[in-house]
Amino acid sequence: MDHWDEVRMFLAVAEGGTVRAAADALAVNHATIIRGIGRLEEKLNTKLFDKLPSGYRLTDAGTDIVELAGQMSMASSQIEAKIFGRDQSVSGPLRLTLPVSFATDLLMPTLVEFRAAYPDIALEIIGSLSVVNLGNREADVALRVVIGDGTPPDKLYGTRLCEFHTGFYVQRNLMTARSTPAAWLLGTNEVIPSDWDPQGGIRMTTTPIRFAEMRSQFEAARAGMGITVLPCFLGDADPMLVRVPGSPVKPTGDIWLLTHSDTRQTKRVRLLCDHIRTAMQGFAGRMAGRIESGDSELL
Amino acid sequence: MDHWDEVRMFLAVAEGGTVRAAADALAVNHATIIRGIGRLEEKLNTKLFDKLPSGYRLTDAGTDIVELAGQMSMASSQIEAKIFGRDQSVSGPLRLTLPVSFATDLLMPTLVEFRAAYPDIALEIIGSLSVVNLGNREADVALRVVIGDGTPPDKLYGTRLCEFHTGFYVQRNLMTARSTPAAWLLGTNEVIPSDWDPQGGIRMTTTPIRFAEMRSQFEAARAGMGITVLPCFLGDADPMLVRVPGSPVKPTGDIWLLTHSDTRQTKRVRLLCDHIRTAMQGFAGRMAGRIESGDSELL
DNA sequence: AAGAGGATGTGCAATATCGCACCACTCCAG
DNA sequence: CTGGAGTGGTGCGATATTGCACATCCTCTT
Repeated sequence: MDHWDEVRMFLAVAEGGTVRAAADALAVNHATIIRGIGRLEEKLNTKLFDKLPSGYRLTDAGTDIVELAGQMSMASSQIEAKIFGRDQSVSGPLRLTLPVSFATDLLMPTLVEFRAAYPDIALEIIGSLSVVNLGNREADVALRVVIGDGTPPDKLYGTRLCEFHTGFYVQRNLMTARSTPAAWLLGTNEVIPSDWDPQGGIRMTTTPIRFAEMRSQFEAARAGMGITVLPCFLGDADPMLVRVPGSPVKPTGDIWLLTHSDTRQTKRVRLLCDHIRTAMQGFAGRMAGRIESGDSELL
Repeated sequence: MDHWDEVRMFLAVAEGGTVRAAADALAVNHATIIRGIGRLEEKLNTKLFDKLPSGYRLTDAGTDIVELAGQMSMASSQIEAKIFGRDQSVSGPLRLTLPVSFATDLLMPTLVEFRAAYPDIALEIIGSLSVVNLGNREADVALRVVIGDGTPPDKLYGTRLCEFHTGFYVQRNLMTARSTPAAWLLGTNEVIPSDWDPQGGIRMTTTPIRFAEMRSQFEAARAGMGITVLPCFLGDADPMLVRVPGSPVKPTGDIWLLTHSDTRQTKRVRLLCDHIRTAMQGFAGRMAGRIESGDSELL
């Protein structure tokens, strides 16, 4: 090993003048300093200090290298400062992953706000459903819908923000006509809901229509193609859509805010989490499918 | 303690790309590197490397501090150099780096002489072509072939010793037979010389043969495998080889003797440089490919 | 002169570090 | 698909480092 730690001891003694002062400065025992200096002198094969009764005094050789040792110390300090600065600065990269619909239809104003408040943070938004991103360190913060009461995976810290409800939605005009046949609009792997049958004039076709993307499914519902299951915050907010009368509003999970244990203490991450948490508190009613006062148009 | 040694490990891994390379470079066990990096990451509370199956790759944070770690390493090297430079005794370590062929086939008697004259100097001979060794203080004196008129890099002092010529060589018997097909014998990255075609009965095969090491290339030429470019001092000295008739002898650079500014004034370094310089003066003719009087056997 | 205080050294036990041998995994060629 | 060569990771005994307590020496004060 190359005795860099001993150089640090050397510098401490050179600056403090005595072994004890150096030991105090480095928060170690003074014996450690004595032996460290001994190892360094042996390795360099050179006396670095005159050991006087009043303390250690630099020899010529020691004087020659004290400035270089200072350069090492300077660089070391800058390393710590740089790492600390990375954590605490409100600039630099910050990756957020969340379901696409949350980004486009719910949190976009919130994110715009955040961007305006901290313009030096390079926010990167990754639309995805998989939790892997966090474990992979592909993202720093993740907003996820957790079914059941799942404990966050290893190394991840999570905060439960609010409930998440879904409902059955259909185009408003289709509802008033009361006679048009409608199709089930499903995602790729979804099955036709078996716990509820539409009534009140809606006649379902036997063949469902499947979509590879959530967005096209949503637009198909707005265009009057049929009935689909949507997050309440999406369906209730769209004037083209109404809940199917008699259909249930079901809790289908909770919204969690997940962070990686390594980065959750950095300022950037905390700022973003606080921002999202505050915003989501305001959205809790919409997320749970509760109709706000004044929005009585729906039922 | 402040983990300066761990910074050294970090730098070694950053430069080597893998834990094992770093372990080899620092001459420690690879487990030590893994734990050292672990301690450093824990101390800085930041991931410095992505641990991929193919090796360690720097994270953003790691990239931020690799240059500062380099500054520490630089300062550490200069400390060693400064201390070494104070040592005026004719004993102790002294490292010389030069191309392998120069050591084995030209300067070995000179070095034996030097060793006999100063038996207390622990001479270490490092066969290498890279100039980095000096700046890193992996060596104290370097003998190098400099293409063009390169000024020595920062902090290095250089003396131009003599010219350096190369020629085309082939086995003597192959030449007298005048009918045997021969191959181009090339180093790993060399290309077939386009400025000269062998004539006079030598028929070249289309497929060159490549060698990873200079030595095997040389021996292949001696065994009659084909034609190769060699330093004149090598080719002319070997009775098995002759220059290909009609082939040019080209100047391909100059021989420089390089020393580090901090150590060039020490007695050991000056003694070795003087010794080598004197010897190379006697070799100037051979280096330039000039045939000494009495050696008229060749042309 | 004697003692207090501050300095450098040192024996010994606790602790941390290291090296060896081994494991698991990935990649790639045969 | 299998074996070898590369990678990182880990348990355990050996080794080195550290911290504590104590010893020694010098100086200055009382």
